[in-house]
Amino acid sequence: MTAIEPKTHSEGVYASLRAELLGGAFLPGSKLRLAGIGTRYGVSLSVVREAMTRLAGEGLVRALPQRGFCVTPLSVEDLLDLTRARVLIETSVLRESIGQGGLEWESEVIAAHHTLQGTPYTTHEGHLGGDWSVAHHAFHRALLTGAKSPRLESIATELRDCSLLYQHWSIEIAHDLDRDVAAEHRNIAELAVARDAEGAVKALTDHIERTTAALLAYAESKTGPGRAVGISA
Amino acid sequence: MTAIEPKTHSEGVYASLRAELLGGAFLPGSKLRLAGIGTRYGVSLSVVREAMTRLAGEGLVRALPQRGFCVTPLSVEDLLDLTRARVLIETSVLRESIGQGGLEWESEVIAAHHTLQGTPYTTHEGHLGGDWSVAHHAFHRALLTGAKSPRLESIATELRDCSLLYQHWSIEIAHDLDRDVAAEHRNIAELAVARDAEGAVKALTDHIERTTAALLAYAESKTGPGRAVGISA
DNA sequence: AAGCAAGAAAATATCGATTTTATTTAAGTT
DNA sequence: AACTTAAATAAAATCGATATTTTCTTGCTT
Repeated sequence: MTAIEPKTHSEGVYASLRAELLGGAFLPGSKLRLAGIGTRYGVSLSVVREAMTRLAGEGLVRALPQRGFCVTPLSVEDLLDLTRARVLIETSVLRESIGQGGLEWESEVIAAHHTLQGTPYTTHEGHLGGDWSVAHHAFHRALLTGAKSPRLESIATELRDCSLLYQHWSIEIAHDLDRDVAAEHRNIAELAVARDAEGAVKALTDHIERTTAALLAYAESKTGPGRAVGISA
Repeated sequence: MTAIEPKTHSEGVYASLRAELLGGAFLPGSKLRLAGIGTRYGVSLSVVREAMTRLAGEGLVRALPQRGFCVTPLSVEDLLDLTRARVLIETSVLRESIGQGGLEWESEVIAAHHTLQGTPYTTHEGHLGGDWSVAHHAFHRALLTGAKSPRLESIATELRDCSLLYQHWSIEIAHDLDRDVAAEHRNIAELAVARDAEGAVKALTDHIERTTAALLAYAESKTGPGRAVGISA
């Protein structure tokens, strides 16, 4: 009874599908057949369709009129745009957070960082495992809660989730960054709590851009410089 | 044959409903009965439901599990948050736009401003008419196109659309601001094209906050200071 | 052999009906 | 009279089936 029973069928499929998507269970750009998914979850097309529509609104899948849905195709161009948007928005919100956050916010950041730092980084068949991802997500969210702006927080979260789709281009990337990442997180947390806004912003910017750089390097090594990248592995 | 025939039924209902919502055709917080809307548009529940789901993703309506959908309820609290988010994001994107926009961007801004300035401000029974709204939307969009960031542009647009829901709290507000608004737009356009980033940002900030201030003043006059505001007139 | 056209197959979008859940109404109890 | 409970009503969520549209296949033409 620990798990939350979703109020509606559609909600459940939406959540499951979302988790699969963010976990890298589908290839970017691949077609999502409604009937197959419906059968797999034991529900009708209507509920799959509703879940898909919601996911499309978040940018995790794309709706192709009269042609169903596909996982959002990835491209270097979009990755660059996404990174730019994330840096701009997450840093702005972090500044606000540092400026306005109180003691409770500090505590939240420290707690979230402690949890993250103590959670082992595991992968299941190349896909990010649950625990670390959850802790990572919570940490980044905690950084922004001081701003006390539900709108900005959810925009930042949505962009971060979108960028998760890119993380699965390569398993190696995740591993390469493992050590750096822990230090980066600690750095961000310390600067934020110390109210060093510009320092924290710089650290967060580097954190975001470093992952993108690694992804770009990997993409280029696979497809050659300047090429659009379709699908992983 | 000038109008675009939507590829799918759902798309059409979505667009129509969206226009109605932004035009202030429904009272904020009011319930949207699926059956009624389906009958009105001559379509099945499925397509209304899909349209609603999309609108919920944009924040124009709210999904209440097992209880259908309602127009997003408005509150002073959310208006303040929304305004803050808009100022933060629109100004950031405007800065980028001014920094990166080329001659073509300048021309677009000037053209959009000219169109806006030459479009009469009409209201149909207290609701914003089509032409001016379209021109206004196009102007604000043009300001941001120089940034060449589809993501940031669409986020800014989405927030601006949300704030349109608030514009219908009072007919008078629209009228009161009429004269100022034209000057404000001219001011923003001139500063942007003159590459005065900080000046343009300041002008845009004032522009956004002025409307909010008027709305808050109206809201308070109707419901008393410090109270949450539910529904208009 | 390559390109095109017609037909078959598959998948989507939409519908109408059923099931489930919420809301209202009415009756019975304290 | 207020409160609770139970039935009736209304609405939403889901389903299974139909109608369209796209995609694939096959055969024909150049």
